Amino acid sequence: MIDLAILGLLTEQDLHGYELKKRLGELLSGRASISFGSLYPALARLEAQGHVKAVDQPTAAPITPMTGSLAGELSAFKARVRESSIVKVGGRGKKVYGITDAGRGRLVELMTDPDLSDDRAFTLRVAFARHLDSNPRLELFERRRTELLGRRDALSRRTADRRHDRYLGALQERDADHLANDLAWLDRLIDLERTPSMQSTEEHS
Amino acid sequence: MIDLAILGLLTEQDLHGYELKKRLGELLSGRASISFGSLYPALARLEAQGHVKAVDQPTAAPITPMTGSLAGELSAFKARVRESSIVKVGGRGKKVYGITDAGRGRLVELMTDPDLSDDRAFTLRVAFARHLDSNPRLELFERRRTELLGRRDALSRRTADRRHDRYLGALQERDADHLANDLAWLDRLIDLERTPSMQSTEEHS
DNA sequence: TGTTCGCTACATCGATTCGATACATCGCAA
DNA sequence: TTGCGATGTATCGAATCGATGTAGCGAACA
Repeated sequence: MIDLAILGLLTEQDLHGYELKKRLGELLSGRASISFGSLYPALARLEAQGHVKAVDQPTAAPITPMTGSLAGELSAFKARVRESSIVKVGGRGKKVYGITDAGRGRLVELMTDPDLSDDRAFTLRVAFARHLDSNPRLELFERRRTELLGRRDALSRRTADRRHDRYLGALQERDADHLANDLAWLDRLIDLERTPSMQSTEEHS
Repeated sequence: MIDLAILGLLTEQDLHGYELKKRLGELLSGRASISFGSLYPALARLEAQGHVKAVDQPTAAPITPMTGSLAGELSAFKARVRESSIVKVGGRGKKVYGITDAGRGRLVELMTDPDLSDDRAFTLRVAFARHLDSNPRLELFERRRTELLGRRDALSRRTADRRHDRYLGALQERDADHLANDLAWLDRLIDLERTPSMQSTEEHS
């Protein structure tokens, strides 16, 4: 779900397409990046639906606009733009997108979608979990836990009838390890969520 | 790469579309199944390329073909077909596919493809690893190991500059665990491959 | 000075894949 | 016999990918 990725990122900061792609690549640790061939159509779709809209200035630090149009003034303006925000965002390129109220609503929908079978989508939801209230967040984790338990059962049931070769067996072993790993990890997250210590989740620094 | 999945499965037994989908679902433990919308076009493509071809009988047990065309004869034929092999394969449905020599060549190409970045494709290659010679198989594992080491480095480098929130951090932790897990698993596989004990990999059965 | 290179940025192309759906046939049970 | 669920092939539109094409810009270098 590319919409989830886009809306989640735009919740934190207005961005243009290229930056979106880069951020997402970092967020998901290299793998599971998105391609331009899906990004730009998705942005157009979201804009048509009113979930995002093009803005002319990055929100981070409003830049004093150009007054004249002389060459010297121009380059000074560019320099101001370039250094205005922590990372360069919408330097010269066009089309900086921001999220709308409708988009924020849509994001909540996507975050609380009952389908937990898509691993990539779940990863994205965790990445944006701070935008979720404590309650649905906890529910997200617990429903994911149920999903993983189901997979583990299915896997162990499949392991029963084995006339596999060595490599099939190794794959199942790897799956089981991953599953156990993820479950332990989820349990840790759930515990952290339940203990009311440190409610300040270093809110949007 | 759906071609890899199809050719790999057909190497072991002639199958029709529906069976292919089921087998693949089992093979990959539920997740990562393929859809009909990609399966049938892929089969048509592979047939056009000469990598698979439609066969009229499942290989398992050749069935005496129909001689007449009377209704009684027909149902008897169907019954014979249905009970001819261990699992029902091509029961009444048409289009049982088998792999060709060209297809086998293509499979080797896909199995030894240098791109190890696609996790799904790598999993499939391991699942069909028994069809590979010992040498390219070992190489497959070792190149995958290099790939994973690269990811781990990238990840730890990214962990350095952290102003993440709690959930981002948790995701990175999970990735690191998975990576360590996979590397240990791969090392075990490589060790097994290197020790010349038990060269009989319970060949095709 | 200008020229070349690489990065940023937007955009589109064809091919692949997905998810849904349609439409038959079969086996089985109410 | 009727109706339902599993089997089976097939196609549709939408989503996505990977490749490629464009430009502008800054830095390096002759």
